[in-house]
Amino acid sequence: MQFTANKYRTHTTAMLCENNIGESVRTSGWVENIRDHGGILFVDLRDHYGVVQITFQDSAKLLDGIHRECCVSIGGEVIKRAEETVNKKIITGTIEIKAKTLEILGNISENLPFEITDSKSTNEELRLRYRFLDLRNCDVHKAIVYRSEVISYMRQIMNEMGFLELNTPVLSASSPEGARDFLVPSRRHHGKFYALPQAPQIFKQLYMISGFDRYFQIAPCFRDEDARADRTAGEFYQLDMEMAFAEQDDVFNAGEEVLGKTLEKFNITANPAPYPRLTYAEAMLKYGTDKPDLRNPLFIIELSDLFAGSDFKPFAGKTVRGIRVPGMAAKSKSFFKSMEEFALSIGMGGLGYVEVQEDTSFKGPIDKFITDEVRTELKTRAELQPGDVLYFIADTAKNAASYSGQIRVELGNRLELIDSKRFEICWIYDFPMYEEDEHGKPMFSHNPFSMPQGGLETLSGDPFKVLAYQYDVVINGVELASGAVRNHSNEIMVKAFEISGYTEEDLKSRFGALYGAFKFGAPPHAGMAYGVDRLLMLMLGEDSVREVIAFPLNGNAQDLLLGAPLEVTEQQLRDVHIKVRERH
RNA sequence: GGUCCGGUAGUUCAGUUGGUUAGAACGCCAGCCUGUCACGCUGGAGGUCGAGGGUUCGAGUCCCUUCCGGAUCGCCA
Repeated sequence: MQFTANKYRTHTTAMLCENNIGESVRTSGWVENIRDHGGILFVDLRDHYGVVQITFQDSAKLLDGIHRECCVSIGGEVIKRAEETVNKKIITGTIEIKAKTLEILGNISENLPFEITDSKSTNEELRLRYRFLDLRNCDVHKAIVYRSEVISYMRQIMNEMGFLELNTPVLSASSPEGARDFLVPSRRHHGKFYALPQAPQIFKQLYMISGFDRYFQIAPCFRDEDARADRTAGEFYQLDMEMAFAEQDDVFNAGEEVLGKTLEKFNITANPAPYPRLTYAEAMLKYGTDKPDLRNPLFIIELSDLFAGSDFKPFAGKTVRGIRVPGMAAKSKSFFKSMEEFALSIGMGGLGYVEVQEDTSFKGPIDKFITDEVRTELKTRAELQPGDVLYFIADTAKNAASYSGQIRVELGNRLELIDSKRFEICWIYDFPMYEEDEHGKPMFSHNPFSMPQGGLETLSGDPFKVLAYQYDVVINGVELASGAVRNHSNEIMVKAFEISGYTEEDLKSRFGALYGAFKFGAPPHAGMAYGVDRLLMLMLGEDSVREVIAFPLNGNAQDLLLGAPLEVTEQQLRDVHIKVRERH
């Protein structure tokens, strides 16, 4: 349905233009600002679509008692603005409305808790308590419109690729082994609970077993874990997809198509598909993380073997990694010192480095511990040039990777090596199936539903060498998507769970739905899910996912508008057979 | 649950070594102003310095406790 005039408006603000000059019109919105010049007053009237200036001369008394942010309907005549009074900042800037009537809709607005035009600089708690005012801010408002447009476009692409949008239950069963569940007590079944889905995982797999070939959903997911800047408390949305009779590459292709087209459509500069593919092992060595920011040109090199027998105790027998920073020798002493302070602050014992001089000799605190032989090898391996700096990170294998990664990120930030306007996208794949728990025993490192590479044969070997068909999409250091080729064989699944310490009975009781369904013939299937909120955060250049969610919970998982979570009545508790314990 | 940072006017913030009546900008209220669009000018109101305790002649400032917020670690298959 196109826009139709009604008693509130003949035009939205943004529809008004020079074609309407001389027409009698009516438009409605919020009073963004009033500028009182004595004999003439200017009102900026804002609606969803834009802003238009209204002038009040003879009609000035219409504004008696009107405050900013009142919701009003204004009738008047469209006037062409004089050349020198045109406002190029707004699309209606060549015209204005000479007001004849004004009707207050709703209540007179109270004094505002913060400035609407500058609401983003207000503390978040206040913004969320008055989110309906915050959302009137042009930029905040646009982010939500943008969200709608991006999601709508992704739906279109998914449909074009032959994926069906299929819903999955929200009231369902707890799936153990993951995050904490949000529980919903049952009235009909004493002492039993539904759980909100952490992801539609089981159901999308059941869709595949049911013969649906390609599924997707903009799916709400619920996890009762603490929030972070890139992770909301409580709930978030995924573009979730699954494909039957599919291999890893099929998912990569589909995932690249929907992401690539979406970024292109919204004019985001990104490396084009196919995206570089890094194995987990490569990423951990080269970037010290499984979610590397590839805009940062620095990378980590392995040097442990050169220092295995070194006299320098901090290096001897340790995992030693290096980061070459081209042309950094010119930096001031205080820069090097502040990098060392950063190293100490993240728990490192110190941060050694050498500068490469014009004659290619080394200079620096630890040069005296380096033998000539090692020095020559370092020059070759790190491709050192005069003016370069080579940082050393030495620690246990696990710490060295993590510390190197953090030093790399910090150097990238401090040296401003990162182009914030660009997207660098990559796949990380071949994740390990298992990692050590606190007792050194194998536990699923990511997704217990993933297919182990090599099947049963590999599973009978060293579990820590087993790789999974498991992959992530990473953009600019943010984990944007995760997926896997699923395990669709009960035989392999039993073995995979057995390694992680579960019996077949455990598997049947905890994942009985899948186990039972697999018995009737499951297609090989694979899928992935993009974090919609995170993607929008990146596309809009925001630092927090809460900026792209209309009504987010705060960091403490509270809804400051409605007050949730709230106490409920005794009767409600009795209905669901719950007694709340006293706090202790 | 741990660590770090913060809490001063409606909002965003400043406040020196502990020292007179705690300031600024924006907002609000009143007055003036016919072309502004961050309008301008004049004046005014507005504060339990998160709360409690302590040290001191004297605390926004130092100490202790506590509450709240943010970042982060744990956690997030």
